[in-house]
Amino acid sequence: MDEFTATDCFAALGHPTRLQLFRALVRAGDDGAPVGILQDELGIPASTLSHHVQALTRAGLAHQQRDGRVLTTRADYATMQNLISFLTESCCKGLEPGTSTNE
Amino acid sequence: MDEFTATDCFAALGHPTRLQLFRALVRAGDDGAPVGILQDELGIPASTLSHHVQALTRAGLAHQQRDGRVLTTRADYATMQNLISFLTESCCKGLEPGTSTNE
DNA sequence: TATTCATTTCGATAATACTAGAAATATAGT
DNA sequence: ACTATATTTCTAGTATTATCGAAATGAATA
Repeated sequence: MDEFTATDCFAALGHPTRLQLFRALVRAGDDGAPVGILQDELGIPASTLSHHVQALTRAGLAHQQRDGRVLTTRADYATMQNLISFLTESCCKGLEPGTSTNE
Repeated sequence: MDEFTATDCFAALGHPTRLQLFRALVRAGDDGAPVGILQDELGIPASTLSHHVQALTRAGLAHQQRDGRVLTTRADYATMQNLISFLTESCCKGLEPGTSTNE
């Protein structure tokens, strides 16, 4: 993952509602969740939610798939893994053995 | 790490200049880097850089320590590790065995 | 204590993002 | 075709964030 994509991902996750939303998608697992359910879960207007879902989608952290009238949204685990790898590399390059703060 | 702190961290990293800045700090390692060096590295005005350094600091991703006239900025690896753990947990809760995209 | 150096804070402007109601689109059922 | 449902796009108002020159601060040096 390049720095630009990582920036987009971080920006997407750097908003309370969107982070909640993303975590709700992760909890929903491979089945994903219809926008309506997410709306109930987060308690925000549909148009606002739609805006946030798109922000996650643009960053590659989620995908939408139409199933009849329902638009199912799913978290993109591959992007997530890449983001974690990016973070780990960005972090650990500076960590010499013994200076680590990990358990 | 709670969701609020994580949001702050993501928001802090979700800006091109700040992500560059953070990575520069990680490269600098335990010695950290004076603001002036970072300014040369990033090529932006001092006041703008100062603003961004503070954003990272507020999120707990960096610290500043005065050494005479020089303010040394260092990445906070503990926060970074916590953020990675948060991401990993947020991600993997939804991952059943076999659905993982990891290597 | 005047000067220089490193950096921040101030202040003002420009740009971007957030929010949400209303209207539009897409689909399914009657 | 008409109606209901699910969701998006439009639109506009508000709020937050970014930028950077200028002035201020804090610390070393002459």
